[in-house]
Amino acid sequence: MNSVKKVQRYSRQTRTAANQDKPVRIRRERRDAIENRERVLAAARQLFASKGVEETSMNEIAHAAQVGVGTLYRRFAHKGELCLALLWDDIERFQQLITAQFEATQGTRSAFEQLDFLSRELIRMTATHIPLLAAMQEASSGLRRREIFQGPFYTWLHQQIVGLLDQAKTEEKLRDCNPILVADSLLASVSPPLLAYQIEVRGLTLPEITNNIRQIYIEGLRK
Amino acid sequence: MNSVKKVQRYSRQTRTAANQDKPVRIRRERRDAIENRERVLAAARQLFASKGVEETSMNEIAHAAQVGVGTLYRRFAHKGELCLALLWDDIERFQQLITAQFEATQGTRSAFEQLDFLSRELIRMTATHIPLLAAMQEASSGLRRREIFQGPFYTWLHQQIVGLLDQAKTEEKLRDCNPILVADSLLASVSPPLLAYQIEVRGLTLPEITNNIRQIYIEGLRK
DNA sequence: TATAAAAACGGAGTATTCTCCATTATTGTA
DNA sequence: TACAATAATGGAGAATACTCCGTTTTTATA
Repeated sequence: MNSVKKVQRYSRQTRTAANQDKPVRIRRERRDAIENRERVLAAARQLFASKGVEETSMNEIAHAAQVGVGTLYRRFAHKGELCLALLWDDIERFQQLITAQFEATQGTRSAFEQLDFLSRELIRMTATHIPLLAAMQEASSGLRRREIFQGPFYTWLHQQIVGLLDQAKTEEKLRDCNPILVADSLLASVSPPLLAYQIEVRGLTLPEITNNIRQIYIEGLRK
Repeated sequence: MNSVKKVQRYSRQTRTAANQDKPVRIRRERRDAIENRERVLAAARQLFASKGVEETSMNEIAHAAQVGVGTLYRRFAHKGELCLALLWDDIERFQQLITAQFEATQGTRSAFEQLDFLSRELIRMTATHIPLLAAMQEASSGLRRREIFQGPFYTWLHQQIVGLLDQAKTEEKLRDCNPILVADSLLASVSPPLLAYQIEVRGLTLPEITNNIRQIYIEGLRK
């Protein structure tokens, strides 16, 4: 999930002394490329909705979008990237929500309270997008294993959590622990496949799940 | 991962009144079947060791074992089952170790101490078999998603953890939490792909990881 | 030992993912 | 507008996962 730019833009570069030997001519993205990407996303959205993410093949998407498979794969290396692109708006909105909340309550709330807010919202967000998120995670298997932990959303979440835990540590309210590992652990605890299983098979409710995460990662880590 | 019987045996049945209308003739497992299974396992072990689990295809295994693909797939529905079969001895040994330890220290150790022992050993075990375990987990993706949580090893571990947490709860030493969810969370925190990432990419050591799990799930949940 | 029942075999066939590259379309410039 | 540069296309093809079923092998019994 290296780089799924929703609106792909080439950064305009000027010819400075630094890159004079290798002049970079920038072109704007081609019209057909834009059109095709949008048709692909529309087709994927429609097929995923009507017959499920797992049940939809990349071939089908290419065909429905009236695009060759090669074209599809150049833009989206696998189904996971397609899912990420479809989720991108919601992910950005989520990040803005969290950031805004952190800024608005600056100083009035403890790091633990912020972490509680983040984890609640994350669980809500994950639960509402389980099929796409699970497919994203599962597409990053095998030789792509690491992409799960290196994707933009995971990385961002991890940083936020580590930041809050460091803050709590500064305030001397955090039990001895490694924030990096705790963040991994928290994120693993709310991973889409696990959440899906807990809800669909174990029959558990979102409040139960949310409360449990709170007990483990908020109350449990208080000094 | 429904039923990988390492030594497949047909339970001998007698003709009682109950099943008289449908007489069940029992045959012992065919010689060629036994031989083929052993050749498949040997070939898989060898190929996995020499070129890696991910890089070995089911076709290759079948060919190396001098067996048709149909034969391979009848016995092992996917690579995950093959991995499980290869790990089965170690898994049984692990289960015996844990069970023996629990019985030996019966009454002398708290549930938390037992849980600490279990999680330490589990991390050690997982770390020493990361490639096979990760492949097992990843083979259970997509439409097989649930198999991760319904496989024999996961189920056993989950039961043990829930049992210990219930015990701790009875002793009134456990913070308010749902043992079923805590068990899921702990197991997610030491899942093979995550462990692999923490070790290989984050450069963390096993003691660091073990200690962190202890802080979260042992110290953190103490009342 | 001969034979019937059935367990197991094997590989052709299908579906899917993903790559490669000759061809086509678009853009910026002259 | 015409042209050169190059970005993008599309579909054949390779690799892999997995299924299906006619044929072969084994077993238990007569």
